[in-house]
Amino acid sequence: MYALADCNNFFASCERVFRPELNGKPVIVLSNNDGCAIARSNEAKALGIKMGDPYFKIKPIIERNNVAVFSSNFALYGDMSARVQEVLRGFAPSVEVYSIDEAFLDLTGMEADFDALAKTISRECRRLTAIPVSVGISPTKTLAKIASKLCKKYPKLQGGCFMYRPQDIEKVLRTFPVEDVWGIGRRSFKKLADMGVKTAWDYCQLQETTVRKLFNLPGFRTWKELMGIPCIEFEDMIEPKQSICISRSFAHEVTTLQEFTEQIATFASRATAKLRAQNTLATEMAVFAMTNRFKESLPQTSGGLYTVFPDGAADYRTIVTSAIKTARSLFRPGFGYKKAGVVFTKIIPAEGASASIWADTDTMERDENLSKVLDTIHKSFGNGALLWGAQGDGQFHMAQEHRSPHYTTLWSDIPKVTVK
DNA sequence: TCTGGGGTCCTAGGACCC
DNA sequence: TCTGGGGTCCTAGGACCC
Repeated sequence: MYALADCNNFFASCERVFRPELNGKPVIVLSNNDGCAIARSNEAKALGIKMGDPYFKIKPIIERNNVAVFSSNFALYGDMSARVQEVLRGFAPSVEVYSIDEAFLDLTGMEADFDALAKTISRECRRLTAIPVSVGISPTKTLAKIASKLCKKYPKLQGGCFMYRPQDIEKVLRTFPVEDVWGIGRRSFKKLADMGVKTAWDYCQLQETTVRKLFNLPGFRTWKELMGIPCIEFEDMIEPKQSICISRSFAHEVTTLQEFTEQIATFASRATAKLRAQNTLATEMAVFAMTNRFKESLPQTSGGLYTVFPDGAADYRTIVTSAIKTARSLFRPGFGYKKAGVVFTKIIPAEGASASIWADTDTMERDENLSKVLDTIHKSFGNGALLWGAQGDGQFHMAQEHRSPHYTTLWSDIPKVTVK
């Protein structure tokens, strides 16, 4: 038996925790650079604001309905997420954090009134973090996801739904839209629509050979999971990332080599911090950039260049220097770059890695020591405390006009309470 | 004016091996 | 004229997730 705990409208809910006067009112959170709507309160959804709608297109709706608008504040969301996870860990020995706002709980072997348990987990998350959470419990992860979605649809479930008996599951699947099933994306939905498959139940009625042929292994797993046969593994071990990417859209188009390399150096430095945090080395790095594809009248370019570190690298000096060098080769004058990034694609464990006989071990040791010092300073004083000169101001040049304070992670932003 | 960011897994096909 | 059989590894691209 698995539980899925899913935070409702998570980013919008985080903002409301510290702005309770916004409860019951429409709230949206924008993507980085204030580009699109990426979270919406129920009231905002009811106004017809869709996931991914460009901000400038929905501005009339926002102004007419007095929608509260926030730039994304990931320091806040990450911290609130950790609080919810802590509450969840109190209910199950093993928890798989699936995303910033969702976690699976392994309830295998547990004997409990699962319907009551689901409601209790939801209530405790709300009580201890002020975040509304929908908890679905069922024999497979895919069904647990569906159960949690039912909570959002039916308030009378009080945030918890246990779905177990075959006749109950069938009843739900018969009306559950197939495109809302976990693992069925836009492409598959199109194919299914052409075949007349509308509900999750219709999907279950397809022949095994048809499913395997048209939707391959992932679609086949979903098919079995819907029928109550678990085949998506529970993964509570945190594995090191196989790729690490830092990329951003810019507030304005970047046209100078100076600003371009400064931004790339900043991406590279942040990516290196992530690489080091999981104790891994990068053997390949890509630097990529593109112009604004929506401005068709302007000259367009898009592409990237690779750098190889044969022995693997994880020190700031090597990586930032290489990134800048690569950025200089990539940059073409006359173009306005709108987005760029740095990606490590081939990551290996630092443990047991050995340098080639040609390596300059003295320099490597010095670079590694310097990197350790940087890590320590960043940990105590924040990411921007000490920068490479090549990073310029060390900031991402994004638009963030509506960002809320870092209520829970910065001393100066902690809410003050005045008692009269 | 203004359109996000960061991941994983699977598959087919090419390159290569003996 | 006729040109094997069996395997692995790697990569790009597709599809999906939040």
